[in-house]
Order: sequence, then structure tokens, then C-alpha cells
Amino acid sequence: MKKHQETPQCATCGSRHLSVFCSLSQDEISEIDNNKGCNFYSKGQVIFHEGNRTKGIYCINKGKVKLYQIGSEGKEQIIRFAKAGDVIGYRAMLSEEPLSASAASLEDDTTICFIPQDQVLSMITKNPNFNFKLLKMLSHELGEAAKVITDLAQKPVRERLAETLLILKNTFDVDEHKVIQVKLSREELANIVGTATESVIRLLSEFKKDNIIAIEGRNIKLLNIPALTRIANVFE
Amino acid sequence: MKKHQETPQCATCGSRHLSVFCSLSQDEISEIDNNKGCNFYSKGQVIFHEGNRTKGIYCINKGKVKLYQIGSEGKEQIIRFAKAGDVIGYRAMLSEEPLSASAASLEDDTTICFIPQDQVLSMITKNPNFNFKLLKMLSHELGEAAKVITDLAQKPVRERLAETLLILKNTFDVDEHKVIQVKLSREELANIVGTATESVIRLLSEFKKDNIIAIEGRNIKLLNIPALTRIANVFE
DNA sequence: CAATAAATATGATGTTTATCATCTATTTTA
DNA sequence: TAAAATAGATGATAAACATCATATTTATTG
Repeated sequence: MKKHQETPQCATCGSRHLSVFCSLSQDEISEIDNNKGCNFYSKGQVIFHEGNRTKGIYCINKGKVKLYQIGSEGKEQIIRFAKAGDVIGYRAMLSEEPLSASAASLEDDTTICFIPQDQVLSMITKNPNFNFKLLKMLSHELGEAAKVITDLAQKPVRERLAETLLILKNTFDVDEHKVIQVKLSREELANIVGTATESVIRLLSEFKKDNIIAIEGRNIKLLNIPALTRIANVFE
Repeated sequence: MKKHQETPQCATCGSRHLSVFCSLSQDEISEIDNNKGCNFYSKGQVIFHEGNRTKGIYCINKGKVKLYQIGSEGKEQIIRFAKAGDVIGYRAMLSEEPLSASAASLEDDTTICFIPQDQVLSMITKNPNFNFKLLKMLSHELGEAAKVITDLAQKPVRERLAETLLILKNTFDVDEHKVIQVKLSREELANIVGTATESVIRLLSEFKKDNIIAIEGRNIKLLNIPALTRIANVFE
């Protein structure tokens, strides 16, 4: 039996104050509320497809999302993640290019609002704060992407996997038992790191043997973050 | 003997109409002209250093520039290139973060103007066209970065090198003899591709043996672009 | 709950690519 | 212009990593 799912209101959205929308006025919020749509996704559902056009942006109200490209051999490459309060699809909308990545939900009950292009463009024009938040977000993302490029080009798989675990921790946090709050398959981990699934499996059991992590199914517990940081070879 | 170098004027800058500044009014142009600085660089000179702060953006009037990060083992990773009409340093300025990359000139007589932050911010606020151009540029760059990530993660060195040659062709063009209009060392090519210098050398002589390219020192002549495209494994 | 499918795990093997050594060619500089 | 330095080239070797094969465990479903 499917329970009734209500469209969340921006006005009461708990994630809004952490997001790019934090500087909007009451009027602007209700303007969006009156024009936005909302969809609910079960785990694994695709939200949008690489190559398609988008006429608006997607704002995640609840749940977790992976953004990925399909490489020339048909292999998935996870580019980044998004969670409640994050927006996705803005890159394609702003550049007026097709979507550069697909998005798929990582958990059931993922709730995502769709804000039409017109609304976004009008906010950009009318609200300088929102505009600067957007510019800042894009610039920040671009800096992160450059780091990923250097790591992929220069670091061995072991270091990249350790770094990926730390990034997942920073993105999704850990609970009181130090468990990273996102469930990914070994294959998905491989598709972030840029390696084979078997390599991820092998390296994870190595980390486990050295008591750096503990594994219970898809839950990964970070036991020794300093050691992970050392392996990841990061110094900032 | 060093010849006198004159500060170029935006008003007569041939590159302006191709750049993010193409939508500025006469007044705005002269406003910038009255506030900008200008520097001349010889080949190899560093324009700015990764990790530093910038209080403005750099607009390339003449010459070619590489943007690069230094990885954890001290190895250079070239992130992107810039040429006349391109701006660099805007990412760091807009995100209010330190510069994520260093920039160095690739040829003598590279001429670069510096536009102070205040000027840029005021243009963003006052000129919606300029603002949208900026948003578009950032979004486009972000999409390009995602492609690079997928390639680095999934493609073998041979494909990445072929693709790099094609990207260099698109960025810097070829002359009437099909020679790519940028001179890079084998090491620099390796630092784009994310591989060892020796691998680049070996693969280039393979391409040469197959009459796909011709090599005269640092000049690379593209003899068979369809073949290169096939090797690069790109399908868009 | 059995049966099937899918994910995880592990060993054996092969390929790709990096590293090291050495040599030659080309610049640069004294 | 000779000497030194740097860049390019090539072979030999080693390391990193992918692939393949095959268990084993965990989910899924009839």
C-alpha cells in the first residue's frame, strides 16, 4: 500500500536555509511555491537523463542522489552527489546545453521539486544575493572538479578510494557509530574512484584488516580517520 | 634590447568581441580601461600562484596560458588552457576561495590585463547580459570538467592522448600546414593526459608511424583527424 | 522456504603503464 | 663555439591494475 505523499512547501522546507535559496524573501518563496512541481522517487529511479534538455532546476527536498555520466564503453562514472537542500540540473539550464549527467535516486522516498526556468531566471535578475550565491556555487564546484581531475590523473587507486571515503563522510556525515550515511554498492564506489569493482573489494578488505574501517554489508564504519587521511595523501 | 610595450586598450582590443566582455557598453569599456592594469610575460613566467588570493580577474590580450595544479607528489597537472580573449582567475574571485590553480605563460610577449574585483562585481550587478555570460561560462566549464573526469577515470592513455590532440586543435586551431598552434613539451602533454612523459613519447611515435600525425620538434601536424577521432573513442 | 538471481569475495593471469637506465638530439649559456 | 644542460627517444624491467574464473554470501521472488 502506497501512502499519500504531500508536495512539500518551500515556506516550511527545512533544507532551504542551508541552500542557494537561503536569501529569498517571503514573496519570492511563495512565488516559487506557486509555480514549482514535485516528484517522488524510489531507490534507483532516474530523475533526468544525460543529453536531454531541462527547462528548470531540481531542488532536493529529501533523499540522496548520484549524478553520473556514461563513458564510451558504457560504464557509469559518478561525478558528484546531492542531498536535501542541494540543487541539480542548474548547470545545463544556465549554459543552455543538454544535461551533462544523469541523476538517479539512491534511496526510497526521495523527494525533488522542479522549479521552472522562468522562475529561476527572474530570481537571478531580481535578487542579486541569489545571483551571487549561484555564481559562488558554480565557482566552488568548478574548483572541486579541478581537484578531482588532478587526483584521477595522479593518484593511485588506493589513495583515491581512501579519499572517496573521506569525501563521502564530509558529504553525508557519519552517525554515532561512525557509519557513513549513504549506502553504495562496491560497483558504485568503483564508479566514483575510477577503477574495477574487484579492486574496490580488495582494497576495502585491506582497510578492514588494518582496522581502518569496518564493513557490515553496505555500511562502512570509519574507525581511523587520521590513517585514512594519511593513505589518501591529502594535506590541506 | 627590450622594446617599449604599450598597455592595450579594451576599446580597441580585438579579442573583446569574442569574450565574456562582448556585451559591454562604451561607458563600461572606458570604465574598465581607466581602472585596469596590464602586465607582460615572457615564456614560462608565472602569472599567479595556486593557493593565493586574487582581488580581480585576468584578461588575456595576447598569448597563451596554461592553468595547472601541483599534485601531492609535486607533479604538475594541466587543468585547462586560455588564450587571447579568455579570462582566468574568475573562479577564485567569485567563490572567494584561494586560486585553485596556477597560471603560466606559454609564449613570449603574453599580455594580460588585470581588472579589479570592484569593477567586475559592479558589472555583474549593473549589466545582466554580462552576468548571464559569466553564469554561462562557468556552467560550460563545469560541463567540460565533468567530461574530463569521466575520460581520466575510464579511458586508456592512448585514447586520452588522441583526444588531447583534438582538444588542442579545437582550442588553438591549426595553421595551413595542419600544425597545432601551441607548442608544448612532451612533459606538458603528459601533464594534460595524466601519464608519464615516456608514454607520451612512445604513443606519439606510434601515431607518427601510422601517418596520423607528423612531428617536427614541438610542432605536431594532424594528418588524419578521422583516425585520431576513432582512436580517441569520442562519438559526439 | 526453496530456488534463483545478484552482489561480494578471492585467486590466477595478463595487460597496461610507470619507472629506471641509457643514449641521442637539441638548446642554452659561458 | 665548446661545454653543459635540457629535452626527447628507446629498451628493459617492475609495479599497478584489469580481467577472467569461480566460489560464497546475501537478496529477491515464485
